[in-house]
Amino acid sequence: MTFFMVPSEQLSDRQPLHVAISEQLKQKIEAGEYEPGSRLPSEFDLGAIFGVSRTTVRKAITNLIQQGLVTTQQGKGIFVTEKHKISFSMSNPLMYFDAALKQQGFVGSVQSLRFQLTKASPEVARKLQLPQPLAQIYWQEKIYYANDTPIALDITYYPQAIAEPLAADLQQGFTYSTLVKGNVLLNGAKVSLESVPATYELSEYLAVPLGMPLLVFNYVAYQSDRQPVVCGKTLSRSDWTCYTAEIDVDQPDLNFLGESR
Amino acid sequence: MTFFMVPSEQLSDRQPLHVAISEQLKQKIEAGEYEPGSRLPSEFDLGAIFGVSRTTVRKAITNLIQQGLVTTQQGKGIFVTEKHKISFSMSNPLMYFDAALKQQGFVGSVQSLRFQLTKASPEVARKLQLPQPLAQIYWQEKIYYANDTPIALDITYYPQAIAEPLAADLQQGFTYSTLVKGNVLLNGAKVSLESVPATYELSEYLAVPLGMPLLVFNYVAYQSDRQPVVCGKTLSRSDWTCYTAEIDVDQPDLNFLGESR
DNA sequence: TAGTGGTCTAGACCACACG
DNA sequence: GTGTGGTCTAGACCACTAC
Repeated sequence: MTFFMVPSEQLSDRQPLHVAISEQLKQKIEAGEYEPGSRLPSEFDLGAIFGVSRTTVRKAITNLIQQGLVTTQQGKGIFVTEKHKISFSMSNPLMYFDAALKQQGFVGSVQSLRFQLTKASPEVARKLQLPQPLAQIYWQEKIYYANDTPIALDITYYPQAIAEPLAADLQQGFTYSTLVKGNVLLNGAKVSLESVPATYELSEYLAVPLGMPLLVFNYVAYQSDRQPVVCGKTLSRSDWTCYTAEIDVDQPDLNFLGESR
Repeated sequence: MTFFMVPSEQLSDRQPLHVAISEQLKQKIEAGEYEPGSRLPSEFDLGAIFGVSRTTVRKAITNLIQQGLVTTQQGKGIFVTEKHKISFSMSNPLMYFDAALKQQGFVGSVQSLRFQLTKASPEVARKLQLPQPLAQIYWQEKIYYANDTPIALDITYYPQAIAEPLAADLQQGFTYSTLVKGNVLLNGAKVSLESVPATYELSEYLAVPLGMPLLVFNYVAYQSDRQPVVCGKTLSRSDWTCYTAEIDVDQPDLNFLGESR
């Protein structure tokens, strides 16, 4: 395990010291010289190894944190990130969070943060096609765990008529499973996927560093009569989750193509 | 526009100064007191305003950068991020990047970085169902622009028989449009979506800060005979892009449900 | 030339983990 | 207590932008 000091005149022209250091550590991590879960030398030691100040070492470590390669724990050290990935299918029943977890060898659980009646925001009222603009709805927030690691924050909005008969169950289980058990069948959904950096609030809920990518799964689920039953979003740790789908293009939309250059 | 100095004894117990400062600035940004595109006070001025050292101001600004709220430009200043979002449909023909751009009022263009024959990696050979494990394939990398802003890096692998007749066009246009114009029809695809933080390399291609979330759209596209035609991934800036889909659940998979708790 | 953000230093003190 | 990462300071110099 050898390191290369790079002060005064660097080889690669004008590359900052903290970049040279973090790239060198990154290479060692990706080569497996530091295994997932293992500890890096302390900031003090790294400063001595590379011959730089602690400030510069800390900047290099920050670079690695932002790339998701290491995490720090106060009083303990700097640890190489362990890799996990759970796939969720969008083609099949979409919100079988618990079934997908179990199928892939994880124990899923739920912590309810909030379940309360409130006024619908204009956006939620529109998505749930509520008659009055400020109708009462149920607002639920819960955290999904895989093997005791928080992996997702789910925010769900239910019409009153749907949530009240199932209130007790909804506060304990996964959304979709509970609805099906309550004979509320979902036959379709409009969804969108995007990604956002974790805010301070989200980073505390999901135990990730500030700014870590989170996948946002937005959904509005319908019954067979196109009546919206539930809408909301699931913000999941992108280092743990991934969404899959199978797409069939039976009839290529040639008009659409005609528009393109 | 008023600021609150918070040194020595902070109100909120034990909140670091840099967090207090970044949260206060965040609030002003989200309230619209600093409009998108406008400049914040300089680091020197912010230090004077809040009564802290420049190091602490820089840490606070870093917090905002990681949350995607501001970007910095050396010699110019700190600027509030402008919001854009382009939607791409996964249900309809999936790789109509250019049509989706045009439809949403953006001018799309492509810069080809690489188009070369190379040996297929084991993973690519498997996805393209190539007979020999190390068959020759075409490897293309290109950057997609929306109104001169780089928004995605696309990495595509083609079997030799597909790419060679269309080589000239493939190097100039969008993948899917070019294939269709070359009478290579795609009838389905297996896709997955995840998110990763930008590495130094990706942050340079896409002009984003280190660690910014990128959406990764992995795909293997098939012809009607299930023969893979193309595979690859599109890494797109999550501050510019979002994927949508409509899901139909005609026959809820009850066996699958039976497995869940 | 003046103003901006980027890099780097040396040093102090605090909060947390572990034995 | 010792060692770890977290916070914060004061100050220096550099690189880039704009006038």
